[in-house]
Amino acid sequence: MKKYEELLVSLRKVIRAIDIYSKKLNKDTGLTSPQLLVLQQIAIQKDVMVKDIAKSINLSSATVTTILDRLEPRGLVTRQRSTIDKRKVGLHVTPAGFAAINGAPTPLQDHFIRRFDCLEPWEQTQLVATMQRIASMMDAQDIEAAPLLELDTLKSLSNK
Amino acid sequence: MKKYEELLVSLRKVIRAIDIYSKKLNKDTGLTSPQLLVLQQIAIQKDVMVKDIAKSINLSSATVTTILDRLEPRGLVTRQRSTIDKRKVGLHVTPAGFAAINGAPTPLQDHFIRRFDCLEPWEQTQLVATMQRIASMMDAQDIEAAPLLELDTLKSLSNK
DNA sequence: TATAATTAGTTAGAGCTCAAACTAAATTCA
DNA sequence: TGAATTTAGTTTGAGCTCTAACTAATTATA
Repeated sequence: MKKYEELLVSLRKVIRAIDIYSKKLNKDTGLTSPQLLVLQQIAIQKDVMVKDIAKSINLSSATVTTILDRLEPRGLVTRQRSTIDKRKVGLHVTPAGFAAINGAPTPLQDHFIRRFDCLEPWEQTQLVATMQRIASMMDAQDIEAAPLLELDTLKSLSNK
Repeated sequence: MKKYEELLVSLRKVIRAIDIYSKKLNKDTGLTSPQLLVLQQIAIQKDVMVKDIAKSINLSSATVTTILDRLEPRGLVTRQRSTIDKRKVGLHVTPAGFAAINGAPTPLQDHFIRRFDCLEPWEQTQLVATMQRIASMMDAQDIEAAPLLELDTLKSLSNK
């Protein structure tokens, strides 16, 4: 078995663990991890647009829209079209939304966080750094890792 | 921002990158990553059951069933109920299925693999080990990483 | 042997996710 | 100003994924 295949296997395990936890969370609190994340982000970044939320938690706008479609009718969040720029939609957490945030645990398995907290600081840093590295290696947009050629490609595209 | 939150962010990036690649793969070859993975596993492990496939690529049986529901009508795979134990379903890749496997790229982004291959062997090992470690830290079932306390909990549960 | 428990697989129901197509609005530039 | 482009957000369509409930078959046990 190739090394990158082993990597893929453990990656799939992680993805699955996260998904299963999200479903458990939903059963316990009525909110899935993505819903909780969206809610938290709206609460933190006052008066944001859909696009900002999408970017900050790495989802497409379409996905954020569908998540909002579930949060809004439950009265956890409000959508309000901007009057200055009518394309934009301002998002706000309602009091009920804040209550939901406060009542919910973290959007990541708590036993993971407990174990993570037990590690030495340098080990934690190392884990995060490795994860970020894998993320950047997977990102097709990541110019840093594939510089000159891609820039030329961009130029030639913009000329046509 | 807490360290585990940074970890979660890069994890989300990776999950998203994998998903986007799967969709691109589907457009290019007509097979998504999970479909390709299932197909490959059936090809490798001759005469397997649904359950084996589910376990080997970390999916629930229900998910494998739905993936098979897409592969079978396209003639890439056959399902055949065992006559000895009629609960079991034997899976086989058809010639068309093998052709699809041979025509498809890896189920992980090729630019990632290219970058991964450029790393020193020890670096590759380190990446894989870290990923496996995170996977095991997230796994609620993983006794190894949280020994005594959890064992006691199990005991007290089984006594009630 | 007959009932109970387990096992394999499927179905139902719901949420997440994306790309592509679409609507409406704002901006650019000719 | 008016047409072309860009931007924000939504809708559409499709696949993935899970749990829970279900069916059918096998195994265990009383």
